[in-house]
Amino acid sequence: MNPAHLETLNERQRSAVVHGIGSDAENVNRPLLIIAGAGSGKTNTLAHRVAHLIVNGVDPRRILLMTFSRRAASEMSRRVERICRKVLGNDAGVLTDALTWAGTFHGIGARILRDYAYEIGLDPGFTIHDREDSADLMNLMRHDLGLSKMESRFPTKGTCLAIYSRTVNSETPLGEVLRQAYPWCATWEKELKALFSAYVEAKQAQNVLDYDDLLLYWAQTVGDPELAAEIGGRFDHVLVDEYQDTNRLQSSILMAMKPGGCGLTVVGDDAQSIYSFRAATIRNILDFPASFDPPADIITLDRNYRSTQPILAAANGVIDLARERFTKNLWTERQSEDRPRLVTVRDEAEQANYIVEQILENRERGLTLKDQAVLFRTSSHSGPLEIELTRRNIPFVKFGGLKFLDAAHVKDLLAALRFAQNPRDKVAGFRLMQLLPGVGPQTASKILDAIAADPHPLAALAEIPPPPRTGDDWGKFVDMLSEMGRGGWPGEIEIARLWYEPHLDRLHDDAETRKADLLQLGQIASGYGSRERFLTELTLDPPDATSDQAGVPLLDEDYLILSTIHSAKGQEWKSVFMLNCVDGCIPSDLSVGTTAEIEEERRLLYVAMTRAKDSLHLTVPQRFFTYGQNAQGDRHVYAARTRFIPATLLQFFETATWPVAQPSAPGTRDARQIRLDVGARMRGMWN
DNA sequence: TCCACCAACGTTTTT
DNA sequence: CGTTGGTGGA
Repeated sequence: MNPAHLETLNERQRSAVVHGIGSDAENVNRPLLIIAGAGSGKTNTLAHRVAHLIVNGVDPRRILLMTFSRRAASEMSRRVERICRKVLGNDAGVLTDALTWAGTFHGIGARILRDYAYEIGLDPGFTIHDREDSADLMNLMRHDLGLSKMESRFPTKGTCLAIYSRTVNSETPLGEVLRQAYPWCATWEKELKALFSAYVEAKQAQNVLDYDDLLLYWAQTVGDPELAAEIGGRFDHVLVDEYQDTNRLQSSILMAMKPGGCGLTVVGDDAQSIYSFRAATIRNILDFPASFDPPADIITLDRNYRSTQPILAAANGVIDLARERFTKNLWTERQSEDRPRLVTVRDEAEQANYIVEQILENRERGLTLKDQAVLFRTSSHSGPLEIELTRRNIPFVKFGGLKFLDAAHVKDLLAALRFAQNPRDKVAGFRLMQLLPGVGPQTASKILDAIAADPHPLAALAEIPPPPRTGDDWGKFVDMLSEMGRGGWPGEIEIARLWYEPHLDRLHDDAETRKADLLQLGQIASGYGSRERFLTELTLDPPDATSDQAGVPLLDEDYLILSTIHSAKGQEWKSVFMLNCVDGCIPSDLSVGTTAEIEEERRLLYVAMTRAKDSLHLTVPQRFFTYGQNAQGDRHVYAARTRFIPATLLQFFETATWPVAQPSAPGTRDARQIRLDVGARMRGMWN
């Protein structure tokens, strides 16, 4: 007999939900691996499992739920609450509100580190660097060590950070990382080691952590058996979603917190592993069962509820060609006559036209824009489409690519907040001070070093004689910082903004649009309880789009989704369009070096295709215009259909060419070509 | 410090 | 190609 709240689940899902809970006494708290294929109801199953724990009396404050993104975490919490309400009535809200340990690995790490800061000798007021801040700091160290002017070129700041990050996240020695992933940098091993050592010292001196530190410090903390027992002991159940996209460091943390796997559940799908560039390894999911004695139980969900059978057949066809497979093919009962379409178009402009027409046609048939999405491998692929959508007044929201926080003016204002929070944060201070006229790298660096040595850096700053040629800007700067301390939250944002605006006017031509962004930032900020929380949350969960791209639609409006495949993970739409299905785009030119890279690109296409419920269109532009020519230029290259859909798979698609060929009279050239350049004739009249 | 100039480089996905 | 970074002069 099944409890009512589990009736909507299939048998496999239900066994995953109840495993080791309540009446399932023989398996109580045994580690569990759920292999959940695309569209198999994974989120729903996990949410039911959490709800089932709560319904069976587990204290929600003692459940740790880790997801891949913040969005996934809040979606999960919502569903848990809905399920609990069904069983417990409206009182359930109190319980599910107590499910406070739901978030990303990094977010949870930040919280635990603040809790245990004193125990591990960390100042709990630490600020968090995002990737660009980290790269900037790396760059400062690079200069300090004189690596920026070697005779042969030293890797750039971004590359250095990537190497550092991979070394840390994969728990692999530097030499090996260099040989495997960065062979062209292998000659610099000694210098890199020195650089990383300086980088780590700088972070500590400045009381900042980068993304990797959130995991690394956490891993180090639970490396101590006593602290591990204490932290692990705070949770009766630990559940991890998207386990195929975790790295070694993350699995170390889990294993240290729950050494016997007691109360540990992980969910994932090796066919959807697409984050190896972040050092994720599918070994984690594959080796999970055998990490325990007796091994963890495995439950596989392979019934797909999302896509129609023809879509699934095509997607299975793609993933069948993978070199290594661990999971079985998905199956469905959703019949349909319509195979996915593989459409050849002339170029990217035609591709945009085709998609816009299809989208509008779909809308005539009753689909909303929100039911549809356009996916692509790389953020820039959607450029021509965005132009066409804007021209035709179709609202859209783009996920992936440039972030709100990357805009210079947003970073400037945040630097002010961060510097006030942590005056030893040199990246923030460096950026901030150079906004003042008359202050460059030299002056800024000297002042920052001087005040960092003082126990009260901000007080020390006020004592420093104003640098020459700063005029009254120096005084205003110092005043702003001390006023911020008194301004309270969120009032101090206003103080920082008023201070910043004159500089904004001086430095940027388009100051007005930028000011609108800053107002918006103020709005966002006022939703957080404190400066520290705001800065932390913003770094760990940056908002997606900037407002200066005309028309971020209001939330109640209907809009189309544009998204990179990576950002589309876990989502689904009735109708999905996949752009640029050609070699060079997917697989990306940059990822054809090793078989492993190519295999990951194949999985990316698989992930994209399995997002579609009812209709799927893959478009293949035949030629791409190359950059570096004027508008009339005709330099282009021809592209081939992606290697992941070889001829043997064409049977799964309805192939088409668009626009449908005109009945061509002999001698007629392509209608779109310019037949007569009138302008040139006019000019010619005067030659 | 700041600006103008030139040269070389790499070019994706994200917490 | 555009960007970044380094250089040299005011």
